[in-house]
Amino acid sequence: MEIQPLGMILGGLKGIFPRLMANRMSELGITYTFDQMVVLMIVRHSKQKQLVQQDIAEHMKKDKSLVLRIVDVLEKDGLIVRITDPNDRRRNIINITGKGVDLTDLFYAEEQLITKELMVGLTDEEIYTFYKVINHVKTRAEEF
Amino acid sequence: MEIQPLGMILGGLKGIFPRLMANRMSELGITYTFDQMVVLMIVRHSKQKQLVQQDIAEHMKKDKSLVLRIVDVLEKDGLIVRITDPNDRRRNIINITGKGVDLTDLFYAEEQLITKELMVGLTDEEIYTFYKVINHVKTRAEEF
DNA sequence: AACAATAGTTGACATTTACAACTGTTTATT
DNA sequence: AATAAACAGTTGTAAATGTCAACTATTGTT
Repeated sequence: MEIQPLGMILGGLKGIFPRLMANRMSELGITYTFDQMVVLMIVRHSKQKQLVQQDIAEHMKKDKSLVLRIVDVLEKDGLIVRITDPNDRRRNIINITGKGVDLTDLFYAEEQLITKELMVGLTDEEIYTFYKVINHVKTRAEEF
Repeated sequence: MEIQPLGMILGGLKGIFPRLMANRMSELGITYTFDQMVVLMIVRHSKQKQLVQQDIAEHMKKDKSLVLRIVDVLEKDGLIVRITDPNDRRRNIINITGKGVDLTDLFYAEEQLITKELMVGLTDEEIYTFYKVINHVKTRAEEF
């Protein structure tokens, strides 16, 4: 069976979710970009005791200068705090604030809602396979 | 079964493919961005007899001013031509050139290669279900 | 003829992409 | 101990993207 190129397929898909989320969030008066929320979610759910900007950049596979700018905005708005690591003053440890927790709770709830609506009509097995393929593709991509 | 929010999942995936393609293309001395190639592919494979910028913007769900800027670059580089519609001078009909065809052939070949490599280890049925879910999600998103 | 709608263009601003070059700090090497 | 290398973060920059408003030229409707 011929495989359709992923680029064109994902290209068609990639803007959909952030746009739906942006529409929903702006209705709630929240204007953070998708990547800003992604950073906040990473900080919120990180299992690392001491998450630093470099970790976030690696996680997102984005340039550290972009992560810095995003972290700057989130800190300015009181969603996270940056603390110099006493054991290594090169590093800034990033923690989420109560305000940040509230925002990520809201974002996550909206995200789940939209996801459920998009998935209506699919079986559990189809959804399971979908996520399996995505994880597989990610893993393969990291081996390149 | 609990559904993971698509945003975080796709957020992790979305940059992967364009980045792999960009790496591959730059090795070949080609520096067009992913979206520029997407526009070229749309022009190439469009079944419409007279494709205009507005059609491309709708297809990509992007602002027409962005499409204009991309079309400007592709035209400047001789990959497409823009012809005023004799029946409606508001419209510019966009056609691909021979040079554009060559580039899209190359892009498509590389895209298929990378897709195949990413899909190694998955069954035909898993891949089929993956595309089915993606098309389903796109269709649902358009109904919002 | 007047008005509404469409296609495209231009401008503006914020964000992202992607890289280089820099500073300060820590670790490794000599 | 002194120096070099590596690391984390910062700053700057140019190009591209995202997004919107306002505009011009043209076509469609009333």
